[in-house]
Amino acid sequence: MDYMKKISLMVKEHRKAIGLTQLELANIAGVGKTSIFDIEKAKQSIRFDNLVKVLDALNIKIELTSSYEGINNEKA
Amino acid sequence: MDYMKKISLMVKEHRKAIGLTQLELANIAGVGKTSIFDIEKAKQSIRFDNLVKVLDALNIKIELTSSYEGINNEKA
DNA sequence: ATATTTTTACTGCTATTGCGGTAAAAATAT
DNA sequence: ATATTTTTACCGCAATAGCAGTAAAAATAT
Repeated sequence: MDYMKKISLMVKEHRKAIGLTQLELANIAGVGKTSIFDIEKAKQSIRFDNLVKVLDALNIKIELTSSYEGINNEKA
Repeated sequence: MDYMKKISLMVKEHRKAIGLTQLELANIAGVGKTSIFDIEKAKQSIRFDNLVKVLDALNIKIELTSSYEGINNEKA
């Protein structure tokens, strides 16, 4: 239920698996070091675009699923 | 690649499917009406917690997938 | 057509995020 | 053990997100 908790764990694991420090990841993703720290600390109110930058840098994809099957889940 | 575009479409569709106005959804989700408008306009820099509130209200789930299989994708 | 509802857009305003810099705490080395 | 690296945590400061209120534009009704 707490997405940031999940994200926090994934980011931390992936970052370490690749062998990057928080500062290095920040530079690669193009965000400030504080953002990496906040994400790994599961801060809820982070900005979405910064989060996406970091996830992109780590090759983590976001998927959305609607419980009641909507019209478009897949790309056209 | 542009997550907010996808999210924008899904939110708009689900909201209308349920039969809510932007203002009604805002009140249900517990955010300002401007946030609904911004999301449906695919604004990138929205706050993550507000986005989650809206997705929750619409029963849309977020899933994270790591391309190179990491250690934890599933709940423990 | 006109009337009503909804969406889009803008305007102050406040609150907070994101930033680099710095420094202490913690972890990892030698 | 001490030295080095990394993480955590704080500090101003600038930039901006979020909010309600308002109004015009667009859509939907009658």
